[in-house]
Parts: sequence; C-alpha cells; structure tokens
Amino acid sequence: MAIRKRAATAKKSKAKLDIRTVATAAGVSVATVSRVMNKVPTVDAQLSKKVWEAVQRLGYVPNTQARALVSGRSRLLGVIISDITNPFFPELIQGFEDKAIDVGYEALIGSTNYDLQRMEQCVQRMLERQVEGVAVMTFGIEQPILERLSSEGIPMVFIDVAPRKKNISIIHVNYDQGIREAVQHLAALGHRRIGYITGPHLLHSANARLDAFLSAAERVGIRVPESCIFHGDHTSEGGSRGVEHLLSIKQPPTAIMCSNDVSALGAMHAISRAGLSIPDDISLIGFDDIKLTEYVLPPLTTIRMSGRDIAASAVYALLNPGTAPKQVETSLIVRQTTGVPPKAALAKTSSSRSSSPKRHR
Amino acid sequence: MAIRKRAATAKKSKAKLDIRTVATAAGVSVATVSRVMNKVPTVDAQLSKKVWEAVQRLGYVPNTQARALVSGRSRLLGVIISDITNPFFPELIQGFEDKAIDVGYEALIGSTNYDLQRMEQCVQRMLERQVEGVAVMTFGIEQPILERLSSEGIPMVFIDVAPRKKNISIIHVNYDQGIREAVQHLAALGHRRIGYITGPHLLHSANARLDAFLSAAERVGIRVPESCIFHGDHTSEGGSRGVEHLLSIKQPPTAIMCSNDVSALGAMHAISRAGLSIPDDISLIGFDDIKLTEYVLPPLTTIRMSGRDIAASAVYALLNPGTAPKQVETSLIVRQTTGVPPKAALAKTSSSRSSSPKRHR
DNA sequence: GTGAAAGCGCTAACAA
DNA sequence: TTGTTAGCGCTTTCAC
Repeated sequence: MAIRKRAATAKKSKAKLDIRTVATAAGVSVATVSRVMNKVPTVDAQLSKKVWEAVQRLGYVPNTQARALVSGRSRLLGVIISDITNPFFPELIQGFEDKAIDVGYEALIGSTNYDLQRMEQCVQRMLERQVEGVAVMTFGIEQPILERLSSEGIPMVFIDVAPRKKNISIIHVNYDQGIREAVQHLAALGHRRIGYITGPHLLHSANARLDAFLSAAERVGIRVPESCIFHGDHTSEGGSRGVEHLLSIKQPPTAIMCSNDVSALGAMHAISRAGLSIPDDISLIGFDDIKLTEYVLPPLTTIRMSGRDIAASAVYALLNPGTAPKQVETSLIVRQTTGVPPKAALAKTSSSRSSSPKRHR
Repeated sequence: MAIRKRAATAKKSKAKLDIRTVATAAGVSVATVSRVMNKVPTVDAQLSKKVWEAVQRLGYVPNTQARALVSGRSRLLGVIISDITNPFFPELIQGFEDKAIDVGYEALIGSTNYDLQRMEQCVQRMLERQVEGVAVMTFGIEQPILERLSSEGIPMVFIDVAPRKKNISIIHVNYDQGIREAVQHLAALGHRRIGYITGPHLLHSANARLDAFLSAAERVGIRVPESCIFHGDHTSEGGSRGVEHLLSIKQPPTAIMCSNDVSALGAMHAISRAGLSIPDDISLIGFDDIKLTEYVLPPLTTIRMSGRDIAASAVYALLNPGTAPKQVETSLIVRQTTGVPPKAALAKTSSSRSSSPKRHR
C-alpha cells in the first residue's frame, strides 16, 4: 500500500505555491519565470504570456524575503522621527511612505521619542531588516545613529545639518524665504514691533529660523530688542509663556512670530486669555503649516514647510547617494491671524497700549 | 605568485559579516550562534557568553530576511487605513507601530485613499512581504481585500463589522457609552433640543453612532425630529453645512453633536460665522478626540475613542486569531464647548431665538 | 532566448 | 548540549 501523500483533504490545500509551481504550470524553467516576474526584456513574448497566465491562474505572489535574500536588496527605506505627538510628522511620514512605494520600496518607520535607547532599538531594527537607506528626520544630529549606520555604508539623509561623510546627505531648508515673506507682510501691514517666540536652544532648525527672522527684520529696518525674543520650547505651553512675557514688556509687540505652529497655538490661547483679539489687537504667525492651522479659529497665518516635500527629497537623496538633494522651500500662507496693528499702538507715545486692554467679549 | 585575494585594502573591508563569521570567531558552530541569538535556553552559559562577545566585537546583526525565509515567519503585521488626511489615523498608526514592536513585530502601513486600485496594491504588497496578519482600519468592509487575504488564511481584524470567517476577528467599539454620557451631559445642562450631524450613509461607524445618539436621547426623554438630523460626510464642510441647516429650522437646537471631530471643527467655524458664540449660544460636542480638539479655541468637548486602544486591540487580535478582541470603550471628555443653553431658548415660546441673533463682536 | 545549478544567510531536524 | 547539513524561495551566472 502506497503511502498517501496528499497533504490535505480539506479545501485548504496550501499547495506551496512557489516559483517552481508556476514554472511547471507554465511549462518553463524557474529561471524564465523569474525573468518574467522581473520584466527582463529578453524573454520571448509567447513564453512570457504563458507565464503571466499561470501566475494569474494560480494567484502566485513572489516572496519578497527570498528575493531580498538572494539579491541583497531589501527594498526597504527607514525613516526616523522624534516626537510622535508633533503634528508635523504625520504628513512627512505619509509623504515618505507614498514616495517610497512610488519607487518600489517600503518604508520602515521608527520614532525615538527623544529617547536614546529607543533610538538604538530603531537603528537595530533597521539594520536587521537590511534597510537600503535611512532618513533621520529628527531635526537634530543623533550621534549614536551615525556610528552604526554610517559605518555600514548605508546612505543616510539628515535635515539642515549632519557630519560630513560620503554616504550622508543633507536636505537644506530655505527658512529665509518664508520668514522674509512673513516679516515683509507684517511690515507692510504697519507693524514695527515684532515679537519672536523661538524653540529649544540646541535645535538647529529653531536657531536657523531665529537667525532668519533677525536678518529679515533688519532688512526691513525693524529693530528687535532682546526683550522681544522669548526662548520657548516648541510646545503649546512655551507659546503661552512667550505671550505672557511679550505682553508684559514696556512696549509690547503688535505682532508675534512663532518658531512653530504648536507654539503659535499656545500663543493664541494666551492672547485670548489676556482678553486680546487676533488679529485686531495683535497679529500672529506660526511656522510649519500643520493641518491644525486651517481648522483653528481664526485660521492661522503661517509659514509653510511641506513635510511631503521634505519626504520626497529624502527618498530621492537615499536612492541617489552621490547627488545633492533638492532644497526645500518655505513660503508664507496668509490666513486670518494677521492684520493692521491697532491705532493706539501706532501712536508715538511710549505707553502705547492702554493700561487696561479693552476686553473683547 | 598567488593571487591576492584580499577583498579590499581600504578600511571598508565589508568582510561579509554573517553567522558563520561569528561562529568561527567564537569557536562554535553556526547552530550554536543561532541558538544564542534566539535565546534558546539549552545553551551552555560559557559558550553563550563567548558568542555574545563575538557578536558584540564584530557588530553582528542577524539578517531578518534570511530568518524569515527559513522560519516562514516574517514578523510583519499590516495595517490598512483609508484617508491619510483624517487626523484620527496618526495616533492609531503610531499605536499599532508601537504595539507591534513591543511584541517583536514590524508594521507595514498602507493607505487606500478610498481607491480600490490602491487597495489592491496594498494587499499585493502585504502578500509579497508575507505579513502574518492584517488590520483593516478603514471603518468599512472592503470586499477585494477579503478575497485575497482571507483565502490565504492570513489573520485579519476589522472594526465594527466584517464577514464571518474563522481567520477574521472584529473589534467592537462601544459607541453607546460615550454617546450616552454626552447626551446626559447635555440634558443635565438643560438642553432639550439637540441637533446631530452624522457621517456618510454607508459608513457603519457613522450609523452606529447615530443609532446610539437616538436611543440615548430617547432614554433621557428628548425627542429628536428628523429636521434635527443632518446627513454630513465627516468633513469640515459637512459640519459647516450641517450647522447652516440646523440654524435654519423653526426651532434650532441649542446643542449639536457631531459624528466626528473634523465635522465639529467645521461646525465651529459655521457657528462663529453665524455670529453665535460657543458655548453661550450653542453647545457643541464632537467625536474621536483627535489631537486637534485640545488646541482649538474653545477646546472642544468630545467623545474619546482611543486610536491607541484600537491599535492595541488589533495587534492582539492578529496574534491570537482564535480569541475575541477586547472591546474598545468610548467616553465623554468635557472641555469648553458645552454649557447651559441661552435663557431665550428655554422659554416655552416657539420662536425662542430672536430673529436677528445678537452678533458677538 | 532558455535552462541547470549554485548559493543568499539563516533555522531546524537529526546525529553525535 | 553541540555540530552537521539540508533546505527556505528566489536570482543569477554560466552553458547551451
């Protein structure tokens, strides 16, 4: 009696549908099937059709792991971000994902939460999956990452600043453009005293924005005293505190610019708590143009820095390690938080704002 | 003269650091290295230490592809969402990602944008990467997905509703709880006329929320006429149109509940455009508790449905195909868009609101 | 243009 | 307990 070899009598025959099965079904060799699947042009059209038919009929799907193993190409791109709760990142991640898929890759996402250990784990995961490149979108240099990945020769891309290595590229964001537009917009409206709420000291992007603001202000002849610059931390609370400070100085600004939108949102709350109206009493401009800004009331005037643009540039940079990535532009989006300064503020008297600001409701 | 075989004189020796290298370096077999890496308990502590040292010293990182290929386990979990721009999803994705990593998996994200072709591509990608499970978080049943994945016997999890198959589980969201709390909250405040802006007709979650609202209203003895229900589409615009409609009826509601937060945000804009104040003239409650709601002014009272909870439940369900996933709870988060109805509205007269609503600014 | 065969790096029998 | 070895499913020389 022959041993019955039928794997399963049930409908779930799970007949190990691999490239060989297809080859047999199509009456060709596995090599041919492989060539067809990879669209190698030198395959005879007849055979090719037979193979596709077999693939279709059997519902064959190639195994990416095996492919990656033998070819040495994982078709995986890593992207590392810092803070999940930062509303700037979803768009960036989505853009990265989309772009990666466009070029036949998959995205591996890691978030560090500013935690070095989580960062290490991220890097480990990326290494294990054999990523072909890693975009470090944390807006800060993270040394531990560099050592491991860089030494493997894996292409990397950073924002704004990174050590000089030949497998590392940098996406430069043109902060000046958008910020200059914003300052000019404010100046055109008649503002002469502009406050600025900046981000964390050691965040390059925050410093770059502050510098851009300072030089833009200078260009339009606006003096920015120390007291008009508040060092926040890119959180909503930081924005609130910034407003409290700026409203407390001798000559409060008639307009405030924030280093990011989340700060600006906090600033909005603080301004409204102070009984002042936006933009009637004070104008406000954010930075990032996160989704939130459109929904908020009044919709926030802000400087757009497209997460999708950055993501696209990053994917491009990873796949073309030699070439310099495209610079990312920023631009002013005028919504409804900017307007002419109140008349009182325009008077030359030093105590320009009435001691008890008129409550708005 | 012997052929010089040294691969590279440069520092980038790239000496093919695989499990064999480690085995040799540690003076053991590859099997032992494999066992150590996989924490098989029966390995001698001495050898284990030697192996770890070698791993450390060489900087060895196992190749996931090879692992997956031979073991048949990809350690990949797919998650499919619909609309990127829906602010509810980032939290869900982040939660899924985190949870997956917690249990030693990686997340593969796909977004369909309501496009069937993109959906197909998603499924194809997941199949090719040999995902061990797929969470379909689109809040709708998508037939095409089912056919392919389900027939492969891949565990799947849906929200609210799905075909009965043994590899498919369903996460039930307890809409009633949060919605009942909201209605009771409104009733306690004194509201007797509550408007409701619902979502797309064929979205199960929207219908379930509407039903929950209707029965909750009935429980507290509030009658909800047809005219108080506006069929929106879960967009901001839908919310605006809903408000316009609800304010136009003979007896406008003093409170409005929305099927999701984005609608509620649109509603806020429309209400403010109408010259009415929240919550003085009208109360508003959203659904989802997306990040946005805290930042908005005034902060939105809403019903929390945790994307993280759903994600956690989904990951659990995928890894335990037999067992029923945990139900996800919802609950009211009271912020500042709900208050007592205006006195005028409390009068028994049918034309309760003055014909020209007092403008707020 | 097509096929046979040699692995990619690893795990899992099986043997020792 | 440890080592040897046969593949996992695929791509890719290398002959034909």
